[in-house]
Formats: sequence, structure tokens, C-alpha cells
Amino acid sequence: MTVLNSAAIAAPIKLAPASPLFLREDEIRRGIELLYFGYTAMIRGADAILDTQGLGRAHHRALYFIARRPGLSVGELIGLLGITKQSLGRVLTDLTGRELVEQAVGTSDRRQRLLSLTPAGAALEARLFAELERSMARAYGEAGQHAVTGFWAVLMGLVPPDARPQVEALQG
Amino acid sequence: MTVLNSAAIAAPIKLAPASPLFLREDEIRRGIELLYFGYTAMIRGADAILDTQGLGRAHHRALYFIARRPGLSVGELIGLLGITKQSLGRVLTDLTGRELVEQAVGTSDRRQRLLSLTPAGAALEARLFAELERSMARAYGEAGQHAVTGFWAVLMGLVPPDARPQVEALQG
DNA sequence: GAATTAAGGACAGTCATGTTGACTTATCTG
DNA sequence: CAGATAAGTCAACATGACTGTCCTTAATTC
Repeated sequence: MTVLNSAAIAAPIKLAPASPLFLREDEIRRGIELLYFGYTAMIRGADAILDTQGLGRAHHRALYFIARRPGLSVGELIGLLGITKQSLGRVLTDLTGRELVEQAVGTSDRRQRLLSLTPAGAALEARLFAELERSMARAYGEAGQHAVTGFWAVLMGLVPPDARPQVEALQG
Repeated sequence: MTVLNSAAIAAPIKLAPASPLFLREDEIRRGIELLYFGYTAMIRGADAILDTQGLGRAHHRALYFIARRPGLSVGELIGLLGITKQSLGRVLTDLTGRELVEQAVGTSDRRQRLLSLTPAGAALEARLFAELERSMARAYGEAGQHAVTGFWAVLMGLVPPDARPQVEALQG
């Protein structure tokens, strides 16, 4: 696990706090912009690794969720990614062809194909995760523990209530 | 401006707080996943409006930043979006062709083309912004004012330090 | 047991949005 | 005036989404 930078602990990022009436347009725009720039900054690090493998972000997202929930079905992965069967099909064909992902016949329902990473797939996913982790760990460390709780709460608030159980189910 | 939902104030979203040792892999993955789902949830609302206009997300991003910083130059917009001149060129051709965006010769440097929205462009951007705002205001309201400050701090921490002034310059 | 439904795979075509590279024009700066 | 910079344009290409259709296999239902 990444070692926390002690200088970062000593000097958390200071921003003007959200105002009591925090729904002014500028504060909404601030959130939109930080979400946009923060999100793109986080994933940028992994792109270089993907490039060397001839893979794209679509492959990364599939690898990520298969690593997170090994044994999930194709249909469950489609649901998480929010894309069509055909779009995922191409990605999965690539990943199984390179022997990064394996498919097993479902146990309770033999129509299903349960997905898991091969050792090579797990190794690649670990490298990609390390890049995301580097960004995220630095941000957590600079902002402080208390800020992280707020970060999670606002992001969960952005997810439509009916989709929240699916996100929660991913954790732990 | 959106009226704050008082029920949301009374019952902010409760999540397990970040642990004292908050760099465990699961907490990093929680941040990655919430950032992914939160980001995609926020922008989804605007997509339906864009569809009816035959425009895409690339057009939306350009409209957004031109609305945010009217009179910015083409080069400045390229810097914010992180895309090439050729990619932006296609988007800008569409937007000026539909008379949503106007270009004016730069005052101090006549090589520059300063971008601004036409009344029709401003009207469309306002509709798109209202969709993002609806998501963001709900999330702010549900999470509470204090959480918003933490949300901003973590996201700013994700942005590489040398890119932060550019993000700050967008505000107010 | 036969018919229907569901999970998944495969193929074809299209669209949006990004990329390189090369070239032009206008303008600014040393 | 020479070189650098801002912007526009044309061409070719890659990625990753989409729709639509057809097929196989397995499960469910009548």
C-alpha cells in the first residue's frame, strides 16, 4: 500500500468552505468543473500503460470490474458499464483472445458465462490500479480523512437513488 | 436558483466515515467507483437534450466553457478541453454553423478568435446547465454543506498541482 | 414434451470523437 | 524583414459507442 506523505498530512489543501447558501450557480459550476478535471486527471495515468498494450479505456473498465467482482456474469457487467451487449462483446473478444480474461459456464444457470481474470489479466489490472491508486491516495492524503467522507457523500448523492444499491453492492 | 429541499437538509446521506487509516485498497476503490458512477450520472441528464439538437458531449463541453469564460480564445479552449486543434475545429464549425457560437477578432492580438455564445447558444447552454445543476444541487443538498467542502478538496487533490491554477482561474 | 423466453455470441453498418500529419493565412515580435 | 505563433483546413485513421439482425444454447412455462 502506498505510504502516506507526511508533508501532505501536515498541510491539507485549503479551499474556501462551501457557503451557508451553497447553491449559488458558481458553487454548482465549481463542482461540475472539479468533477470533470478530477475525473480526467485520475484516469490519465492509466492511459499510457493501456497504450503500450494496444488496449483502450473500454478494456480497462471491463478489467476493473472483473477484478472487483470475479465471477460476475456478462449481463451483470453490461449493467455496470451501461453499454450494449454488442459493445461489450468486442471488448471481451479482445480480452479473452489475449488470455487476460477467462469465461466459465454458470453453475446455477448454465446459460451464463462467468468472467474472471487470468494471472496475466490480474497482473495487468494491478498495474492499472496502481496508477489510479497513486492519484487517489495523493488526493485523499492532501485533502484529509474528513474530506474523503464528504467526497463520498456528494458523489453518492449524484447517483440516482435507484442505482445506489448497485454501487454499494460493489463495495466490500 | 433551485430551492433547497428541506427534507434533504434534515436527513443528509450517512455513509461509514473514512477510516483513520484510509488508504486501504477498498477505500481507494470506493473513491474510484463513486467518481466513475457520479460523473456519468451527472452528465447523463444533458444527453437527452443534446440528442434532440443532434449535438454530442463534445459540443456540450465547448458550450459550457464558452459560457463560463465568454471571450476566451480558441487556444485557451483547446487547453481547457485537452484536445487538438483539429478536434475542436470540427465542433466549432458545427456550433458557429448553427449560430450558437460567435467569433470575434482579438483586440490585443488580431490573430486570436475570441469565442462567445449567441443568444440561441446561451439559451441552449442554460438548458444544459439546468440539467447538471439539478443533479449537483440534489447531491449537495443530500450530503450537506460540510461534505461539499470535502468533495471539492479531494477533487482538487486529484488535479496535478501544475494544472490547478488553470482550474482555479475558471472560478469567480 | 413443445413452445417461449433469456443469456450470450457474431456480423454488418453507422456515428461521434478523438488522433497525426501537412499545408495555408494572418499577425505578432525580435 | 525573418521567424514564431494563432487559427483554419484537408485527409486518413482509431476507438468505442450505437442499431439491427440472426443464431445457439439453456431455462422456463404451458
